[in-house]
Amino acid sequence: MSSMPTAYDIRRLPEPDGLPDPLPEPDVEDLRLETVLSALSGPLRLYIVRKLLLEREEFDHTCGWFGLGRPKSSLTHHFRALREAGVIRQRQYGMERRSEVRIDDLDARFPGLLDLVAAWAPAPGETFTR
Amino acid sequence: MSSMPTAYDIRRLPEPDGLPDPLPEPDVEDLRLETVLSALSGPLRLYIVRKLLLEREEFDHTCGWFGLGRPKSSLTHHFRALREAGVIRQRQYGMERRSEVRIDDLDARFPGLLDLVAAWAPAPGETFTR
DNA sequence: GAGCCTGTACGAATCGAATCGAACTTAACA
DNA sequence: TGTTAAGTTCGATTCGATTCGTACAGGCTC
Repeated sequence: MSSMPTAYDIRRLPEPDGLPDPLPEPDVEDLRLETVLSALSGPLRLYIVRKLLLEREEFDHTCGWFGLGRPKSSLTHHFRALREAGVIRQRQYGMERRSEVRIDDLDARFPGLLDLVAAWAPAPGETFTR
Repeated sequence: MSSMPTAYDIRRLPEPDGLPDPLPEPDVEDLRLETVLSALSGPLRLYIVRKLLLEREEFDHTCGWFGLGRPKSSLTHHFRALREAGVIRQRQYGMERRSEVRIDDLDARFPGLLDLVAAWAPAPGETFTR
């Protein structure tokens, strides 16, 4: 593989030990471009994935961390869609559910895609943290 | 700009002279990632764009060339969606309407995206030329 | 002209996605 | 125990995309 640096490489962190198992997700080899593009084709989803990508921290983030100001049931819907498409991985920490982008898997299957997400910017006047 | 070769570069052709004007389309600077991803997020659309990308010829192709076996009104719908998203350019040649991928514009705004489309393959068992 | 071939326009049916409220679960904590 | 907090599940609504039939328009050729 090439070692071209990407915009989000500086945020690639070592996996901490003793993580809870991920929630059910598709295997790398089962990822489909049409499914991933569909999951990403919306400003809110792009916002979520881009923020996850660029503001990574150890143990990742809960839904609430995004401050999206939407009902919890809506967030469940979007995060599940992203997980089932293979874009993010979710783990259960007690009552919290934390998410991370599946960087390695997406880079392997769709090289360059995450760079597009990282470079994305909302349309002028569009807000998400209402 | 870098001069990294892409899978479809060999198909990049000089523009013939005296082309009809393109049908209305968004300017390069108005292309939105979410709109483009949405337009591409379906097997049929990916099939169309990939075929257009890899089997380019001078003066490009009509809808019928794809042999998609769908009603004409459906094809009009999909090609218009791709054009309005900025993925393809369409020109009117007499009664025919020919399409080409906006390679330069898409490469400029979303570098790497067309490589993903070019590398795409339909899911096993999926057919389009029914 | 009659047929045929491009393709559009319009409208209808249908399907799925997005959105959200309400009720529930599980855990932490005072 | 009672409260708060994170998140799920269910069901309803709404909205848009897809799909397609039908009718129509312009140009070709016999």
